Amino acid sequence: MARRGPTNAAQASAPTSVDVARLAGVSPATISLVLNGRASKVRISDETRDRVIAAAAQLGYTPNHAARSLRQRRTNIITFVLPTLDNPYFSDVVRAAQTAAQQHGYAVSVIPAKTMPGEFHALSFLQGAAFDGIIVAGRENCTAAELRQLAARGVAVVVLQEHSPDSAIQSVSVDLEAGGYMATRHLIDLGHRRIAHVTEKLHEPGTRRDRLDGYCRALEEAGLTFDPSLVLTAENTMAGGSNATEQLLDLGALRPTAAFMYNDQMAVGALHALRVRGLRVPDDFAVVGFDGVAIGQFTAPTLTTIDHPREELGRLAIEALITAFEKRPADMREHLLPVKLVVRESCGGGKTSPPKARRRAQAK
Amino acid sequence: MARRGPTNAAQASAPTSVDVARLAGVSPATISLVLNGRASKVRISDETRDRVIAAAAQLGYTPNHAARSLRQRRTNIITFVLPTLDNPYFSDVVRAAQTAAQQHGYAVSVIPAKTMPGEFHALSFLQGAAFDGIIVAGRENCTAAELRQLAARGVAVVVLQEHSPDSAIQSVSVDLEAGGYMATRHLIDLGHRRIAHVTEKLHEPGTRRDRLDGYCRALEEAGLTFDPSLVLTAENTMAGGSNATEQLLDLGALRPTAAFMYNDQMAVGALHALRVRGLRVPDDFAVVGFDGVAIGQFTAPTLTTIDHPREELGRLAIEALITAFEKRPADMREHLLPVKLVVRESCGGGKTSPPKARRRAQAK
DNA sequence: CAGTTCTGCTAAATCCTTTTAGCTAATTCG
DNA sequence: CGAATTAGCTAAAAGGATTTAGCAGAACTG
Repeated sequence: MARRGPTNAAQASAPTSVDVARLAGVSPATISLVLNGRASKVRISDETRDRVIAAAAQLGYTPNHAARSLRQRRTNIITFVLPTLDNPYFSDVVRAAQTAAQQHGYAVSVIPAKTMPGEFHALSFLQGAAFDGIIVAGRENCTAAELRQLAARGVAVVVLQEHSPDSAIQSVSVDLEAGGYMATRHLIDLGHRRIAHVTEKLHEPGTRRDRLDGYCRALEEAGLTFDPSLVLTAENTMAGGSNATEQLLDLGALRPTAAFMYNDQMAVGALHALRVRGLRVPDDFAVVGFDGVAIGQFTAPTLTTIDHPREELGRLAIEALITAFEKRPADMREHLLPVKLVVRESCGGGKTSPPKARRRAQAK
Repeated sequence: MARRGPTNAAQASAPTSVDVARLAGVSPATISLVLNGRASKVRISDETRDRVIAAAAQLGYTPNHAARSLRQRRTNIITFVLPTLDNPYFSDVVRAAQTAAQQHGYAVSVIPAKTMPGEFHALSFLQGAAFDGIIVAGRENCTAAELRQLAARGVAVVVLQEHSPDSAIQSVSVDLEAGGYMATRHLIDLGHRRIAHVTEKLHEPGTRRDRLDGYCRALEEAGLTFDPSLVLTAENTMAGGSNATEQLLDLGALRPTAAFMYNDQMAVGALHALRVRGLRVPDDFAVVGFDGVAIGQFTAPTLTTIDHPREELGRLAIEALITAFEKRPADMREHLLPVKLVVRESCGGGKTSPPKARRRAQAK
């Protein structure tokens, strides 16, 4: 009822536990005990409990986040660092992570770090540590040293799709190498001999086993020689995939008959470039994507791709974080999830259009 | 050098301002003054300043976020509440918002609220107010009352694409109604008479002037009667757009010859459904999307759409928030940004394939 | 009835930084 | 030279919730 100051009715400031305590006729300590269900440690009568709850409800009381975090030395927030928001891949991963996190009492917030202008290295924001743990996808934004520093400070860190840079850091990945192998092998089985691979960027050696490794393994296994001119680097967007594909088509006689693209997004770009150039897919040129996101089911033609267990990835990342919070020794430092080939139309070979595909794939 | 406790070297905990103060031989107050550049208020000698900076660097000191927030009553974090992460539309908006926010010293974090399982209404997380301001896109997650409550607590609120629910809340939108009009008018101009509109959901009356309003206005202006059977509601995904389009195609003799889709995502689904049914676009059926996101340039055929000033939207949202922080009276409570028609292939009428389009559009 | 055990609650410390009044020593002024 | 500034820094309070030792009274116990 009674406001703090006498005259400043306009000053709308959030009620504190002291306000609730006063209204309920108890001490602030009791407010905390009741509202956090600390009944196991300290006894509170039902009557008092009800009174506190009613008072809190009446005032619309919510504990001050900063104060609570300060005292508890934890925020109950997990931050998911993504390169950008424009990759639907992470939508599924984050959704699953949220579900898992919530079950453990954590909220998930997302930071698209690559879009940060200027010198933003996750670090600057991260060091403030307005969160208890962090899941890093897309290491462009933090060096291994930065991550180690965070971990050393007591922030739990999990990296996605890369090798762990530190013994205190767990990693959760899908088997990119196997995916690369499956995609390339699929094209080889369909008769392709000159197969391009468009990737995002050549990662630092040792940080991960990537699509490219699987691509090479498949070629080697089939007795095909690796041709560096067929491996391109492009921006990870539809436009990037389109541009890279144009470059491939400009190779003339040495032009490949198929491309294994870094992800579905870039594969969509590839399909576009091929259409613009008047090439039929899969008859004149085959395309395999990577990730298995929704768009692949809606392109013309639909996209053969390597599907990832994205939900599992998000769930595991959270679980790895939780074990780190609890200082439990992780049963595994690196989690590796399997991928699977999903055959649709863009390579032929699927159920949808079996006849022409195999024949033409060899052409050229 | 010297650690806190004698034996617990393993206990890695972040250094505090007291640690830095001790090392630099000054008081914690000085640490704060130096590191925050409060030189204007309190004088610190250059020598001391350098010593403090060196000490902070040596220990890798970063102020504790919770303590700072508690004292300053602000977090310097702005939260962007999105329905989901799988809509590329927001990628551009958030990127621009980040840039703008950073210039004012704020960091932006994103919460995909619709993906929150269970009873998550932004509120539960939001009330903790681990942020100073919030931009809400996709009101599914917060009722007007909840937003008002937040605003009353002193959290600055900006809503996107809806009318402001409260005088203390600014809104920033693009002119959805005009967009709906332009899209529909474009189809009418191309000769279409039975034009469908697939939307996400029929919003609460009064919360916004939406695409549907523009659609109706264009029909009316052209003397066409509104046919409720041509207005469908579907899930805001490619699959949703595809399903809705199938329903439209099942209308038999009453089948429309064109569809104006809620957004580009759903339009991609529509193109897919049409292809599956063997209809040619734009010859047999025309499609207009909405939003102007990248995918529209890469579909087959490419997508005619209503382009939004997404960067402007993000930037303005932040600016509205900043004025709210500073308690400046907003010069405008509702900002409305213009949209524009981008003609590509999916309706004909563009530069790419002008001849057939107009002729066939009338067919049936 | 004195002693013990519960019950139910509170006082006070703590988390870490920021902020402001004010102190001390050095400098300047008249 | 004493008084008034000024420079340079610090002490201490504040911010709001959580946590733990412990108090006061009620209920038992022998």
